[in-house]
Amino acid sequence: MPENQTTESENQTVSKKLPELPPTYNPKDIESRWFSVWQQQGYFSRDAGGFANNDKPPYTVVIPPPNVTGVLHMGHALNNTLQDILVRKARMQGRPTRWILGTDHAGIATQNRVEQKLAAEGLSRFDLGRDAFIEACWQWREEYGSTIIEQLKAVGCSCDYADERFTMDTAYAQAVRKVFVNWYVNGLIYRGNRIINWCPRCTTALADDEVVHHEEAGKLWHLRYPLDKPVDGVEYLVVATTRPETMLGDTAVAVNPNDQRYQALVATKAQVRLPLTDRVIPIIADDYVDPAFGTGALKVTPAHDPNDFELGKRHGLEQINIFDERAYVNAAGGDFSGLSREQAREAVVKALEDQDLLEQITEHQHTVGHCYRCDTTIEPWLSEQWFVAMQKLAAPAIAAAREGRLRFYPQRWQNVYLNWLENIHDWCISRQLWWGHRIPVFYCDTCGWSDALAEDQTRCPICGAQLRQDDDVLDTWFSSQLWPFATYGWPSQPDSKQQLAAYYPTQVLSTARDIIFLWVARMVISSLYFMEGQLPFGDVLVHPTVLDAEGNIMSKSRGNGVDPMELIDSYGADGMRFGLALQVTGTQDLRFNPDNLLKYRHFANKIWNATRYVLLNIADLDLGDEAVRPMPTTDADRWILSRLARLCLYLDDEAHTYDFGASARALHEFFWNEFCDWYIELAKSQTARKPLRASTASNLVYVLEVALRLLHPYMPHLTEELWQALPHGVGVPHLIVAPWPDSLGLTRFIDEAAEQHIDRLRAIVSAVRSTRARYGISPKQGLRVAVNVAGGDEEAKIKAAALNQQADLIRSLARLDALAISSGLRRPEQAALSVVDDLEIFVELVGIVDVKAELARLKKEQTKLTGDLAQLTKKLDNHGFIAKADPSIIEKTREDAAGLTSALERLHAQIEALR
RNA sequence: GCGCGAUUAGCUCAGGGGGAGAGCACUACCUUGACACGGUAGGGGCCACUGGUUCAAAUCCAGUAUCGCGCACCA
Repeated sequence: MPENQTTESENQTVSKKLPELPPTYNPKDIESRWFSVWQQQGYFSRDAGGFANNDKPPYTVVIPPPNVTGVLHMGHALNNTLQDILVRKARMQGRPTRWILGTDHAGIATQNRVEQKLAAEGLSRFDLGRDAFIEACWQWREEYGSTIIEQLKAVGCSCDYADERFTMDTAYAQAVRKVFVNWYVNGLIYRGNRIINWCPRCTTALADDEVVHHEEAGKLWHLRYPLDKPVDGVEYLVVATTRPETMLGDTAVAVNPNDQRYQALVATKAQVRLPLTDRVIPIIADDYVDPAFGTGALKVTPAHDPNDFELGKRHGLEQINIFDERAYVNAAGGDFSGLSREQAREAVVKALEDQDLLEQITEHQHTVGHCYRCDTTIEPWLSEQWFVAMQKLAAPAIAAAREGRLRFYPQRWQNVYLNWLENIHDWCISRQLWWGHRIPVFYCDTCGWSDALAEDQTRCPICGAQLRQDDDVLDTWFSSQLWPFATYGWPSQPDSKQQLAAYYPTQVLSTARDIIFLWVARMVISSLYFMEGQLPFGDVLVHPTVLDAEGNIMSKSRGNGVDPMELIDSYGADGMRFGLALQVTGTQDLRFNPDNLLKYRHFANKIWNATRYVLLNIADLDLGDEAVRPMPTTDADRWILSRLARLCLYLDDEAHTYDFGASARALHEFFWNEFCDWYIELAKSQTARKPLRASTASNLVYVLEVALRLLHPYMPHLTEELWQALPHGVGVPHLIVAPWPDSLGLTRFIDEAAEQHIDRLRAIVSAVRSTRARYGISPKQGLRVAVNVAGGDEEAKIKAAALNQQADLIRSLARLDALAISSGLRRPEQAALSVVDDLEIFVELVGIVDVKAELARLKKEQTKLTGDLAQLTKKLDNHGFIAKADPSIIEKTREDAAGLTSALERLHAQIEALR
């Protein structure tokens, strides 16, 4: 019989009320079911199905819009888990919550995908033409664009699915256009002929931060450039280059003006006959050249290197572009035209070698730029592009962080943000793609008029001729930067003003660190500009990077990625969520081993079974919702309520808002090690006694119910399922909108005395169990135990009395036939001994006590405690310590020393008695 | 080159000026009426190294080493 099937008879023996709770938790049975219910009930929308309290401040988060081409990876899984934890907690706190969902049109990525699809049919985008190609992109989005949205649902993310946005929506496009025109009119957007990063595979320009640099083992070719006329008998000079093929576009050789080796050449205005061409080029002097590098002579290619470009401008050099848009040599390359970059390199080197112009080749380690979308080597390329002048725009974004209005968690990322903004370059925003927001600049080829237009126009306002729109589209990030306000329909939608008034700014932005520049900084910049100086969010949460088990970045090329959907399949979304959140700390990246998630599935199972136990326990009690309340009757009750109160206070401490790991650990610790390991076990003993039956059951349900609420943001499905089965007096139909526990109200349960009493109880029980293990005594065999509270004075009597209150519990947990607790008790004949502070715990073991072994153990214990005490005594004898240490520390040290002294006295006496 | 992290038990990692912690793994015992996806009891660490500050340093500071990550690049 499959193990997940439960027979009728088993059901009846478990509980009539709860036939649906099998002994083992199976996430698949519940996760999709609860997600559908929440969605149908409208809890994900901003008014949470009417459960939100509109007097409370709204809690809004915008999702970093995943690419429409995207599939969920571990970074998404982590980031969206964290956002969901924040959003769910806010929703339970009664705040109107809204987690704005949407996808990014992802210019290059989508265009690549559609082109691949066309290629499979033997077509290129040029076969279709621009309009048909864009139509194909929209179709592609229809067909595949919701994959990642469906995956977010599987994670349990409580986004507003009914109100999804897309960065190419009509309304969104109007925002993009307004921003472009505004910045254009104000001189912040301009056109220029510059060296930009060109991807010859995507055939488009890229921004500086869309280029990824890899370290590569390259070569340095030393080339001989013959002088036009020998100078002082010197016939050539040697330049060193990593890119010999670009020599076809050289227009000068540069040396440092102070370089003794070349002063004669500079002074005589010597010239170089550029090999493989018929050109004669000058030798120029410029401070930029580092005499120590290579030969100290630099070949200058203004059209193919940004530094050479600047150099060329300073010296009025010609710019010769030798590559076409696919980085094949063009007509300017003479005999080499038609070759690819790689072929050209080989051919040029060969040709130079044939002419004995190749002096040597050396190994050279250097970094090479690659396209962040397709990893093709970037070609620095001279072309006409659009730019945003960033410096002025960046100033307010810098100030916002400096003045503490924009805060980063962990804080050190602020430096990364500021560093970028303070060294900002102008932003190349034009892309030679078809899929995207087309640049709204129109040209009249007849009279030369041009302008950026808010509305399309077909006729020139000056001469009436046909207008032509710019062919380029905007960088995807140009539209994504508007996400925090364009998602509200700004500026064109009728209700956008009210929407912004109600929900802007958002509360927190959670993101990966690799888009702090690409996205976060630009959102801050554009929002400050267009939202009247109001930041888009005050908190930026930068989550750790998910690495593989060996500590490598997960990537397609490495093939070491882990699919979150498979994790959900194996461990449940809740297990994955809890495991990811628990590993989030401020400093470390997250070295992720999927196997480690098993323990969180086990934790979910523990929660499941604790609930089963509680339900079993109350099955015959007919406990109504109103009866579920805290009833601090015994020390055990007071203890667990006190611990619960402390947990709530910890979780609500604003200083820990983004400490997901610490909060998850606190929840885990409380639930497993305090509630399950001790309170449930104590409760088993209490419920055996009639007078405590009802109050204990009520406490069990109460504590469990509050714990489920606290756990809900982390493990939403499981907790909802279990909460439904529990009685509760909350007055809402679903846990997702149940009120967040009132930590301040719970502080009245904090009870130091009860915590001390139960700590002593635990110490005694553990000591007896330890003795059992030592002597190999079966847990079933009852034992006789005597506990002596040392001292014999009034204080000892009071302590003994308090402990006697726990006698039943101790008997039950330690499986004792007899227990005596008193001050002034003597060691019974033939008893094993444990000493805990001022307690002597005697376990009677008639006939089996191994006196030698006991003596040895006690002596070992004595040695350890003596060492510990010596440390404390040394401290207390130190005048500096007494004079300067915090009084509470001194007090504690004295108490500890007294405890150790007392324990040592006990040990000493017992050792003497055993001899 | 500049910057930022990390270095704690076999592994993965918390913690953080005042007697070294968790989970996993390991050892022994236990199928006890919630759970073997469990329980109980154990073993296991000069908290990378060297200095400094301090009454007190695994914790703060400086330096060193190793690993990782950014940014900027010299062709």
